[in-house]
Amino acid sequence: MRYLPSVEVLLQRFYQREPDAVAESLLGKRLIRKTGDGNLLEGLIVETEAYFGLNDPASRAYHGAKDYNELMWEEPGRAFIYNVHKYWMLNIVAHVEGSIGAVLIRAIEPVKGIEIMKKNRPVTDITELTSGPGKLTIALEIDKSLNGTPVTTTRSSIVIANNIIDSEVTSSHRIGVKRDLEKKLRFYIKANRFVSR
DNA sequence: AGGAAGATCTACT
DNA sequence: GTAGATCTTCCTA
Repeated sequence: MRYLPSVEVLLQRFYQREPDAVAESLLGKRLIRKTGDGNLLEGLIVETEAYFGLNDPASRAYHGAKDYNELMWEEPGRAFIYNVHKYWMLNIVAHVEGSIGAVLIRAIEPVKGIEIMKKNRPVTDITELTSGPGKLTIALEIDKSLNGTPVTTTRSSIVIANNIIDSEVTSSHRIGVKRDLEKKLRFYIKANRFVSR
């Protein structure tokens, strides 16, 4: 994976596509987290999953709009954060105009602020640090208080920036989903050690 | 009040 | 590698 020297933020237009297209093209991109203490934490996205709206039984939007999921209907390019089994899941709202959807960030490869991430989530094996959706939010200090944060501006505390990827990408069915769609909606970088499984 | 959840950890074979 | 416990958060009643 190559690495761009300057921060080139992905704009809202990037997220204004079908969730599976966004999920696949987020691979290799830079996830930048500026903490309240002024620390800079960063990782490269290596695993994602796409979730749709009312036709997707695994989607948080499946049962219609509620207080906690309304962001999936709203403008693309914002963080959508919810809880599963005491862990926080980081999603980015992604859909075409007038539609519903989001992309779950499942794993990142840590590149900056690794010592702070280790303090947040003590592990002996570095591949255990951010190789799962609940793991990476602990390492990056992400919780519900950041729900709705735009990732499309450098002023945000969560930013996604462009990068060049030259690794092989592959797909599979989504993990942990009881009723999955026929389409393969999990995307990951093949042979990357930080992929969740 | 009760239950389910897009997960994780531990303790095994 | 796989089973079972976990003990949070937010839904539904």
